[in-house]
Amino acid sequence: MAVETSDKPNLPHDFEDDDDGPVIYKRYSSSKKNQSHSEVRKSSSHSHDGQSYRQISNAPSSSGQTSCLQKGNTVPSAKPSPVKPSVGISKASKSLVNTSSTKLPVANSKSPSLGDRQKMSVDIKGEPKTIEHHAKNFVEDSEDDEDNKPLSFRLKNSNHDNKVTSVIAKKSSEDSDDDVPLAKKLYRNSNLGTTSSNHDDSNQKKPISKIQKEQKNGSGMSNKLDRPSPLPAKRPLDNSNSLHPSVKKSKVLDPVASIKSKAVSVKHELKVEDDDDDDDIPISQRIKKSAMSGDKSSSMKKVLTKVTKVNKPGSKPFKKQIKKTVKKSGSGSEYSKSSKILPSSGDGQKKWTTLVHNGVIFPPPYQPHGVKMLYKGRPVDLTPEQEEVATMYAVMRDTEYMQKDKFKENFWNDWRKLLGRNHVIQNLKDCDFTPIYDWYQSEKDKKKQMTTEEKKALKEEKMKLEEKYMWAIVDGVKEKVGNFRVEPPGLFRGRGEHPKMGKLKKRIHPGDITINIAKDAPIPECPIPGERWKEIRHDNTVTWLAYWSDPINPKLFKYVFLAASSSLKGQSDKEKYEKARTLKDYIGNIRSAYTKDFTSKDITKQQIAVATYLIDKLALRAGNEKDDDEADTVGCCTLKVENVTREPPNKLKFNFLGKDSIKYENTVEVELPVYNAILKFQKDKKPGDDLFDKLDTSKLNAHLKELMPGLTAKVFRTFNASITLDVMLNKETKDGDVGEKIVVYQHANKQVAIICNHQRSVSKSHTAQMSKLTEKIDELQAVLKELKTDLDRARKGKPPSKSSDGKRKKNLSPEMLEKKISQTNAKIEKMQRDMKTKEDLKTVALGTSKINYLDPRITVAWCKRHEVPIEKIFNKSLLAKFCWAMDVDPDFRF
DNA sequence: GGGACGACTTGAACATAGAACT
DNA sequence: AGTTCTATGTTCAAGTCGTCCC
Repeated sequence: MAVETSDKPNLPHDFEDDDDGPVIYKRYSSSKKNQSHSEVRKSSSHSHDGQSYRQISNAPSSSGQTSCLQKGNTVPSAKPSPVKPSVGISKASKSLVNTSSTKLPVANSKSPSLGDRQKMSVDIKGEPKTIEHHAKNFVEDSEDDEDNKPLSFRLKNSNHDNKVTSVIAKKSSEDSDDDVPLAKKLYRNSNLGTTSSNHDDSNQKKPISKIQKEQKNGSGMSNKLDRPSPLPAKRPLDNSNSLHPSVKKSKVLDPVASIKSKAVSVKHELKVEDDDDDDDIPISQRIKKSAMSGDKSSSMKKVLTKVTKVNKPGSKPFKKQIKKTVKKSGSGSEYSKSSKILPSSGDGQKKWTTLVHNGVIFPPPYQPHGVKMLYKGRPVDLTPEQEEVATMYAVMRDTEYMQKDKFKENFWNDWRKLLGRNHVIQNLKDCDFTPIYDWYQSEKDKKKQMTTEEKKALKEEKMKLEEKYMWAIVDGVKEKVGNFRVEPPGLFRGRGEHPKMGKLKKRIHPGDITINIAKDAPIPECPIPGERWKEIRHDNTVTWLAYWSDPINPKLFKYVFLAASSSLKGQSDKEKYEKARTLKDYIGNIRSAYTKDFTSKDITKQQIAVATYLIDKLALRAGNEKDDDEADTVGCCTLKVENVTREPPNKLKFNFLGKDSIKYENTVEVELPVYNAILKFQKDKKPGDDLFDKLDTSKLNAHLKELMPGLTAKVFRTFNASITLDVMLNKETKDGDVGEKIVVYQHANKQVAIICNHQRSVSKSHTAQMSKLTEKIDELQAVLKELKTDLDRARKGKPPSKSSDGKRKKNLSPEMLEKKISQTNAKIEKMQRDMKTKEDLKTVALGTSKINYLDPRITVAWCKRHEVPIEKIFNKSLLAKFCWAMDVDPDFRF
């Protein structure tokens, strides 16, 4: 290898320039007072608990989301934009503080406000329509377009439009939501305002296929037309000298990277007008062509079209051909020479051309504390290794794991190996870890007691240590690394009833780690003297920077990837949503097809049909097979007979543990053929048998791919989530102030979370908080009562009554008292509303869907149409993650 | 066609900073 | 100014799905 090690291109320095990033991403280190936040939650347990070596978490996301900046370019111009788009983001984020601002993070140096941008895009199209006009059109469109609504959403309307056969059961019980599963809540809510969902409307039930209107309507068309431009080209780093003045010029980068990045910018120029209409170009040339464009982000539609064409019977070899070429030369020794003619393949084989980074950072070595635990009441001497593991256990005292025998058993087995057979400690029962636990608590307290300055200093020190690992340069662009910290040793915290919980997760050493980096980039210096990396690879078909074997399950790997804000992640995110959008064009046929197969004589077909129906309707996950050494959870294909209970005449009650051992409980009304099919699948089986015994995810997905290129089970989840948001937003947004619009958004967001069963555990202080609120409301009620009495008295010219503590109150005029009364009333109302929201959302997690399932363009476009500042919906990191979506046309509909 | 492997996304819990409240 | 609450950021477990190989 022509690679020189370490001594030089100290990326750290290259990267270090804090000011390089957009100002706004800096966390302004607060000179705030003590952050002694309450320890209501017995945090103890986690992470750095007891693992004193573990760093105080969180590298502040300080300096810039560099890549995003580049990505912000709205319209690929012939020349790389001289302006760092980050500026736009900067402003947007700043406006988080100045909330009045409506700036969107955009490429433009002018960073136009949302309103401006709306106008801009409209002007470009030469259609000076007003926002309202657009919005109106869309509402109309959406109302006409049943196919484009999620099944569940359509169900909701079924009672009045008679179009849907299956109706989700409305929970009849009283309104205490506490024990109501999320999914149920949705359906309950969904039925609000409709007549009851009793099934005497059976005559209204028609197969879904019949519900479907014409496959496409105006909205669909406009979607295609309005499809946003491909991911904007990135601005290579070495252009930074032409940055916006507010952003400091980046320091000299690795020369290799610089050179390459120039090449990249040229590529972008070439690419701009390349509208990919190359179906009639010979494959070999297409390959070359795509290799030329550093940007593989041609819209998914195109990819799909190609795949469709290519993938049709007999044409499979195309993909393989590309793959082989890549494999041979891409990771072969001639990489740098051959890279120019390497296929980047529309399929995205080649993920990068240059990749430079500093590797990973390790947790500091264990510092023995010397506190002795007790065995049968007596202090025991432990070696540092033994003590380290004992400490891991000791600090978990307040967690639920301590109630689990499996956890203790696994811990004991691993710890015992460290103790050795003849150790004085012979069983866990006689161990008393209290001294270590106490020591740990006092350490925590000490940390809490530190002054702001001390904390700040500590943070800065850590920052200094980590800065160089935080960034990578991918194709000449500085990108944030996601997880550059190697996981510290600890006790495995599997979720649910994980058979391996409590096992020792051993320390990872450089010798466990494989680094992936460009061939001509300097190999990261191994941060632990005397040790070395396990392996160096130069594989540009993958995006990981490093990996090691999971110590708990050596079959699995732990990867270091770029952060969510990176261009690579952004691209695949966009492709994900484009694929889901494509499903919209197919969903009508897919639904008719599976409806037809509900009664198929071919049992496999029938099972596929029912499974697809459930995935579509309930947003279930695919459900891969699991090993015995994992928690026993299921998804659609792995549902057991016992997970589904039939409730005549046509309801199914689902009850199972899904991903992360989260309970899924939902009773739904289904079409009769589905009900009967389930009856058939359950017949003559034991409770623990597979419901879909002829099915697994690969068969299911293979079938789905026949219906739509690239379709898999998880696409339905994305599709249903996004379309639900889109439809709800457009149906429910009314004129009004921003606050009201945000409520609409949150409501839609909540429905999506419920569909996806995104739960969170009720905060430990929830009850306390609620009773506190109740108390306050009671107090206010009392005040109100008193005020009313005083008002009466004042009107009669009497002095106010004595206050509860016997003191005399000020004499107030009736007007004054009336004002106070209305103020108090408002206060009470607000508190009651807050309480309701709090209670309502105590088990619903809104964030997950926002991050993973809702096409950000829906949100951005909606914000533009309704003049809601995007920062009201997306926080700083979401803005960075979704920077690729910011220039979407206000007309965009999912 | 089925299992193993590999790469990547999704997910809840936890930690923390800063805002809001008293 | 101290305390509590909330939003955001971090962590790492647990999914999905494509590909390879037999």
